Amino acid sequence: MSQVASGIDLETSLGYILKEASSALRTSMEEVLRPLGMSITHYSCLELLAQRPGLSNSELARGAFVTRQSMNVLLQSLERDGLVMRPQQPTVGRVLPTELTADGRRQLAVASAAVRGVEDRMKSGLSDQERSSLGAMLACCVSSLRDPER
Amino acid sequence: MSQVASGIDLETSLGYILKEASSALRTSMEEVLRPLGMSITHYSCLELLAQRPGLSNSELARGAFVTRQSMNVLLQSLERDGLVMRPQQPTVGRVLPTELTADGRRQLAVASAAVRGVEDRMKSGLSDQERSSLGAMLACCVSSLRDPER
DNA sequence: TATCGGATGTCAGTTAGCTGACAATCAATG
DNA sequence: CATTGATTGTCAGCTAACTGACATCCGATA
Repeated sequence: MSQVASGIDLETSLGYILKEASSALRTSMEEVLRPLGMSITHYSCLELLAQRPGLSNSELARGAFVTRQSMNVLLQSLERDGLVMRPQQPTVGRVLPTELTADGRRQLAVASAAVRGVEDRMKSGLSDQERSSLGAMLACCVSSLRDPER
Repeated sequence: MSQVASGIDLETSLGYILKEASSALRTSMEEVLRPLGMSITHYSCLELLAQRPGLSNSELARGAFVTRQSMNVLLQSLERDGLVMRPQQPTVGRVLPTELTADGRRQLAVASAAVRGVEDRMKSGLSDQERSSLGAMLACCVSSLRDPER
């Protein structure tokens, strides 16, 4: 219970609680996506493409928080399964803009509803005001971590 | 920019922002731990042992959000490197209570300071009140996700 | 025009973490 | 006492994601 000098009290540490929350969310999402035969990255990729059609492999990777190598492997399987489409040849540079197929949109619709249920459950104990302030504070943490500012 | 019907708006989604924050924190922690030759799980294990000496392999796994199989592999390497100690034989049941060695405590002291710096940077844009309410709201999300309650 | 920095797609190899499985042990229950 | 269920440590195999590397291509700059 007592805190070690200069150590980090896990119960109080924002970093630890953040990881705890992220882990709980990941577990819950995996639980609802597994029956659909989808992984979180798989779902994230489709969701990104629905909202921003034509995203490149590298852009999808950044949006899903994985490396472009990992995303590339995923995209190949999604393409093989007919969920997404990429042009054979790049029109400009090396970029291959990716689009959802009808099958991809169908699969996404089911998954999106399931994920929305998880997210709703996660927010169920918070008021509307708390939800927005939670989002704002998390965004603040992100920019503080990324910017090399002091 | 426009939201797809029944889809999840990534800019607004608490789940997405949570993953974004968690990813940024993970990246920042890896940056400061890499020069020390430590991974996040490696550090987490030592930190857990400092605060709760005698934790078992399974308890450490739960605390670090990995499987006990993964933690077991890590513990073996930590033991080989002389950072932790485990009794040869269990005194009760199959549980092997783990303890930090002096070397482990030394390595943890350096890592803990580095991680504290990251966490302080993450919180730098928040007031004291915001920090505590952020922690409370995240804890609320965790319990909502875990409990099968409605 | 020529060059250089940065970004992209992709190949290859490595690794950390996962799932599945098993025996051993404790606690509780009949 | 016997049994059942839950937990623990550990073995084995697998998979997803990582790092490293390379050629290609754009854009800016001299």
